Amino acid sequence: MAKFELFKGPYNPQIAEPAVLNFWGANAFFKPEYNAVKKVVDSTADLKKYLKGNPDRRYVIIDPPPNAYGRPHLGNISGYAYQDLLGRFWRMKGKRVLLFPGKDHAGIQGEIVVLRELFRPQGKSKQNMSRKQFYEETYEYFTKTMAAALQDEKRIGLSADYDRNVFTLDPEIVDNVLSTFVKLYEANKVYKGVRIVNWCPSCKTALADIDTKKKDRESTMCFLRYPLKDSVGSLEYITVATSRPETMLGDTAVVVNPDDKRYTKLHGKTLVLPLVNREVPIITDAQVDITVGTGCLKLTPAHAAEDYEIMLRWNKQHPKESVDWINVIDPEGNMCGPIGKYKGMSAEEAKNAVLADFKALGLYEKEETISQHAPVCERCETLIQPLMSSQWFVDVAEMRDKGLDAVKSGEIVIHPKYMTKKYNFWMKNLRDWPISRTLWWGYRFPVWYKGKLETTYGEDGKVLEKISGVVVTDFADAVTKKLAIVSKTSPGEGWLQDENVFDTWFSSGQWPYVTLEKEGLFDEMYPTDALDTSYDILEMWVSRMIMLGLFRTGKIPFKDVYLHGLIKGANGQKMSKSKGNVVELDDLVNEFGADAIRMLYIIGNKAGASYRIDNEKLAGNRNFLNKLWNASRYVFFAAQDLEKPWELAEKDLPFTEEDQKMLTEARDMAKRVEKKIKNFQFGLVAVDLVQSFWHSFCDSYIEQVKNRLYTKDKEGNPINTSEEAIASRRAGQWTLWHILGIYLKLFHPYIPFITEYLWESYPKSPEESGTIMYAKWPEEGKELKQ
RNA sequence: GGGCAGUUAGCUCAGCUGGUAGAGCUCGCGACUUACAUUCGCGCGGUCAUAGGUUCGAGUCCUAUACUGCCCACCA
Repeated sequence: MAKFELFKGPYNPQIAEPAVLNFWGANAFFKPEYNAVKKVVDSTADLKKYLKGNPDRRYVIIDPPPNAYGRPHLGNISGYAYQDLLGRFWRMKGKRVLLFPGKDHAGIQGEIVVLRELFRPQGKSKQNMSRKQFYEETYEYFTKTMAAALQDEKRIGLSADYDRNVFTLDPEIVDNVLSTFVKLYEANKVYKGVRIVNWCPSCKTALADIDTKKKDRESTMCFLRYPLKDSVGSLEYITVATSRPETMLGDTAVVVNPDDKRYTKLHGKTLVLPLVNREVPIITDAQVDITVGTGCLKLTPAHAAEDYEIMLRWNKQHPKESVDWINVIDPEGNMCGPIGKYKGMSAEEAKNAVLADFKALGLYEKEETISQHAPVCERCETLIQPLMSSQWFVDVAEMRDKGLDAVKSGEIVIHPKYMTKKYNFWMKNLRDWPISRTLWWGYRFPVWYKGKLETTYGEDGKVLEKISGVVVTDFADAVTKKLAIVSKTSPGEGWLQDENVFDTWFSSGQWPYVTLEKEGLFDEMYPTDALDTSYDILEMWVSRMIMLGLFRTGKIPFKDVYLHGLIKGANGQKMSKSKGNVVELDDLVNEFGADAIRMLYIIGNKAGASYRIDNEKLAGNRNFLNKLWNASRYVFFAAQDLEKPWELAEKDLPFTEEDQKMLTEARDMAKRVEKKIKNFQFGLVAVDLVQSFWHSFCDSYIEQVKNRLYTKDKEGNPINTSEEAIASRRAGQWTLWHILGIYLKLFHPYIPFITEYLWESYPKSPEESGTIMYAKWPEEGKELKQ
């Protein structure tokens, strides 16, 4: 047992917190194997035996894995506070608790970071090193940075089982994630095909919709005239508007609204696309807005997602008049396809050339400056170029419906409730999920080709794939021709592995079960009890875990989802380096201590609500901790001559009204705190808990009871010497002792350091736990035998 | 354009299933009381965004409106 000194003066977390960390670190309290009854560490086999068939005996949270390459930010760390609060509470309720820590390789972002931080300073790039070398050096680098990230988790008091810290690219995890892909493939839920994708020209990879964001920008709207092949009455051309004139080279139709009276007589007519002299039809789609622009939409299915959708819809309804797509911009950002002299130009050059040529032909009507929300890459903020590409997709239809049902039925509960609507909305509108990324850092696809796979953008504007020179129409065709296979290991000599890696969310989406399976705890600990994360990754991460969890295990991954708010800077704005309002954990810890920061994270906050780092609040929290410190020291001192208080029977003590009132209040607090933690409303009840301790217990009760505790007056004369006074004094001492115990326990999930530190000096029976982590939560009728 | 939150004391926010407004900070006054000045006591301060409605009674329910924030989106 450590020895914690009750030092004089104000509470100093710089002394107490490191001492407590050492104490915890020297014991196995954070492990679910820790047996608090016998005070030994059970074997994992014994733990599993104990839990088998008794899911109520454990409480499991898989901690969201932060990026492995750096230190977690204050938002990640706030999550640890919530997860830890739940873990500590249930531990005190007698459950075997596992808080499972991990680290994420962070896909695109991870690759960007190592290229910039690790390789560029050494003069290395993907051009001058092998993929193997890149992977190995990055892995080694991440192994080092990961250790630093772990320090912060520990420092904030997260009682996670650090022996089990798992990395997303640990071999066992990789194998399991790959197995999921294979199973999806076997179940016909993953396919490779040429579809329109969000292409990031900088990262040179496809992105899912959710991996993009919108950015405001100024743009020029150009109004272009497309001549009719045969004039209709006096009408010789129609006008279309576009902010990307170069894409007109890939137009395959012009669309009008079927109800637009102005264009009724043009339905089915033909236009001659200028510059390339290609004939394109005028088709209809209800999605075209009559009020926007000219009411005529140029259709470029290969370079605009909505155009692609219109094309699919039209073709489904009009198979005989079907419209095709022509890809005119390749992944390098150069013009390609059947476009004559523009071929080979950059998109920017082509834009200028197209405009000049329209002007020369007298077909340029006018231009307007507009502001628009353009999609950009979430990570590097480069403007997204939609284009046709051969990528792997997950067919989400069935998984999506099951995921919706799991929440609708109440099997999974989202806190706050209103976020359920956000989840439902997103899930209902979910399209097939592109999971291939053209990166080196991540899980390489378990897909093999018999020889070299070549993808080219042909003269006809089509994406052409060849394996060993043999043209394949799609992956299924390649499999039929025995040129491709899905396999976790190489099928043999001459087979080359797919270059793509999985979207990082494809692996994080499997986190709950791959982690537990790695530890051999899946049967006993899945589904997990709760998930805590910030609400902004509800769609990206939570929904994927639900879908993949249901697919792979047939069970939900967790029962409750607690979505915490985002941390803002002192000015109330989002914390970011460019705004200069980033606060470092070290500074806060040094000034206020981890407990005060945890209070800021938790107390007074509720699910989904964002809040800011507020030094005034932190100072208030520090003051509270000092209050708790001094009140405890006072109780220890005032009750020091009360021997073995735990052996005194409550019914034998002559309580005064003030004693009873205080006992009632503390016990009511215990009930309320328990109820609110179970409801995931631990933040608001904590305000009352602080109030109750500070004002009822400290300011009122202690001040009242003091008079009964004095044995000498100011002059040093003996007082309170009657038998009644002595008995009353004992009742007061016992009440102080008893109630402090309740509060220390109630506060422990919130502020674990100071409560652990004080707990050592707290007079307790030999049966009581030496660490407050395993002290019994105060319960009706049971809390008397502390 | 659609959706979701929010609009309560000077500031930051609580007010759960409806019954005549609360906390912290700030501010003013007072107190060196044998745990604590990182303290204690007292006090100032709100027609609960606006307009209607339901109700015996509404920050609390309903309907509009106006702002603020966030998310989504196909203005070519």
